[in-house]
Amino acid sequence: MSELPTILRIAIPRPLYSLFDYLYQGKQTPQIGCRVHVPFGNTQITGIIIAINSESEHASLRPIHKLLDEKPLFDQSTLHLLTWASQYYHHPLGNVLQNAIPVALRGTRQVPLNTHWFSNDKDTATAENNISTLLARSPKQQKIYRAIADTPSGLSENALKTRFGAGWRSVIKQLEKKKLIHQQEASIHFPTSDNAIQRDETITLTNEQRDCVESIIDIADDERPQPILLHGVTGSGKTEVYFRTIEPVLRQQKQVLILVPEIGLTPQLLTRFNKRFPHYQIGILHSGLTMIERMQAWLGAQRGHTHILIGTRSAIFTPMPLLGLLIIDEEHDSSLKQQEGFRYHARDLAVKRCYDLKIPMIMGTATPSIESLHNVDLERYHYLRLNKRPGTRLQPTLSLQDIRGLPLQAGVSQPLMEKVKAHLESGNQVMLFLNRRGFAPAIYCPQCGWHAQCPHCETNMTYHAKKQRLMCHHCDFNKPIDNHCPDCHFSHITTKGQGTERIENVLQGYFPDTTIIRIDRDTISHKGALLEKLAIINQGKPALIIGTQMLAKGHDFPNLTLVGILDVDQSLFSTDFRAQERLAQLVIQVAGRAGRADKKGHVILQSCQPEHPFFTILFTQGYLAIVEQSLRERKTWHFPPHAYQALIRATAEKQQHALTFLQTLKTSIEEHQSTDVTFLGPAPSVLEKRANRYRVQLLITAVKRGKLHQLAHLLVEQAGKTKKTGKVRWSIDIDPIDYG
DNA sequence: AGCACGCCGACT
DNA sequence: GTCGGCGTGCTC
Repeated sequence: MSELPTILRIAIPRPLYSLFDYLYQGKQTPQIGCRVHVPFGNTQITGIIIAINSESEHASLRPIHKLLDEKPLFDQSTLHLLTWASQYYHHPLGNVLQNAIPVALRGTRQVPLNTHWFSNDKDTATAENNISTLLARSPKQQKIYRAIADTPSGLSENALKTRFGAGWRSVIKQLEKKKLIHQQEASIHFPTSDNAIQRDETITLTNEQRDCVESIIDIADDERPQPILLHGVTGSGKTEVYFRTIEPVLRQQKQVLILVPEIGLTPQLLTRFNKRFPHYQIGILHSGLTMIERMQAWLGAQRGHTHILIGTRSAIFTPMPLLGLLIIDEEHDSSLKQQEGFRYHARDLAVKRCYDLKIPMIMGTATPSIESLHNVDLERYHYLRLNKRPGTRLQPTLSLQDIRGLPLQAGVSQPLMEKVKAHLESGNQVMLFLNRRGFAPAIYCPQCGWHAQCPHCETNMTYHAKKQRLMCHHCDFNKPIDNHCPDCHFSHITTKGQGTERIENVLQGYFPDTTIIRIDRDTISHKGALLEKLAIINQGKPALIIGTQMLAKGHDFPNLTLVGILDVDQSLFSTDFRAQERLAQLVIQVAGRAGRADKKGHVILQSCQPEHPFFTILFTQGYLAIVEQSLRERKTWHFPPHAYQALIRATAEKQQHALTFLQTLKTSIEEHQSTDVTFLGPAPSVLEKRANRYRVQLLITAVKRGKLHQLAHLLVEQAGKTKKTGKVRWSIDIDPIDYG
């Protein structure tokens, strides 16, 4: 009798929709969720074990190279989420999994040992004694030893490094030599002392806050807690509500995951968490970390040592064995959706994750997304509202500046300019929004008609005055330019339109003594630049702040009393049906940041269409009325969220190749078309050509989610088989929000 | 994706 | 003749 073979089913990080079977002959027991190094074609690759069987459909199997992990990287429940995501977004499982692994562990790197440093003395009295005798003359050793002795769960090398900086290792070596500390396998530990949570007792909850906290804690006790949409105006104390709901979760020895927008991961938020939960391990995951730091933060959460994990979009995939609460801050923020490759929406995956785990989830925002409010209407989400600002902060005013027939200075009308002047002169800060960086979005020759076009994209090049260059905002092409036309050499070529750089220039001329701070992708090149500029703003001195929408996210400005939004009309007449919703969100978000207790804030929108119903509805009935109206319209037109969409994109060097591909694809599933499905396209994208590739798309809208899913599945299957002449590349986007 | 294989045009 | 372009198929 021969033993049954061990066959591992592996997900390979390649755009392949099937799994691969391998033979396992090693001694160590393989587990689902572990990495394996395997031969693949004529290279080697790291994959993840998805199943362990004793037989295979495949006749000849190759043996795996090496089992890389003793313990799984992914637990069953995280693996289930990832598998679900792979199916929902029609993205290959191997690629989905690779997306979820920290870059440092995507190869064959060993997972670092999970040891902490512990004090050799069990009671604190002996430890104190040792400090005063043995370490009397070494203050640095004292400090580190005391930190270790004070932490019953021990300290990881990572924690030592962050707390004591470079040089920690030599100190540790000396302490070890003196037999004061030792290293051992860390175990999960939750602080239990009373001072582990530090409430600011000077803060008393408003009635609204108390009601919200009570409701959330009630819902958390349900067998299957419903996701909660916390609609709280800016400054209504959402963070305090988060804190109060986090507290009982930590006391029950459960982990908390918090997702924040990329830009929102400000030091202030971290400071608040550290202050409130001083004895809990707080992990951070964001793009500013090194590969190793990311891996450490990920492993901390994965091993259950990190109690609170705060991260951006991709943190939704972090395995957390004791997850008990998930919070999404700024739920409406578009950065929660990945816009390339694996196009997932972290909020939607969070809902799925919490549903599976039967744990509560809070989505907080001042401007809920239309999708989430629709889910409230359908009673899928529980709706909670925070209307009042604690204290006496005055409600800002919203008003309209009719700019028909008015001369504009760099896009700013005279009446608005007067107001800017008045606010600056009374010692306040003013903010101007324009969603266009650079000096001018177009440049042309008035003599011969030449205009600057990107040679690689179907778009105008933007003139950047300071750099004296033409820049393409869609690819990395740029070139120097002076005043002369490259074609006819006429010496006065002309710019057209406004960008943030021009506004800065022109307004500096008007207000020569005012500090002007410009915040856009050109002035925020390196990571510290934004923080530096915010620090200047936070000094509260009179200043004029000019920026793109990146300025609107999550920052609080102390002395801001006037906000002008200059390019409102672009959103009103955009082809994108979500543009109005985004504009409403921008207005409400910036309004929330203007004004203080003693100073009223003002938000002014410049428009050529003052009678547009958008303004009356937003100003008199508020944000929710805009959403309700939008929902009604979308119901009539069968747009999301009243219908479901998938967008198939194709690119090629020749437009015809991309078109033919999508047309063939569409034809191949014609028999599955029905009355509750509509196809739009294939047609060129709004930006027809980008970086020398033509872009074509096919939009599918279905009344039923199931039908969309079925069609998407067929399409992906067909796309693999469809002949691709001319290097056609394609991708599918489920629930698209960007149609560009 | 990445790589090999194989089929045609245009060069030393 | 053969070098290399691209289209095609395969990876357990």
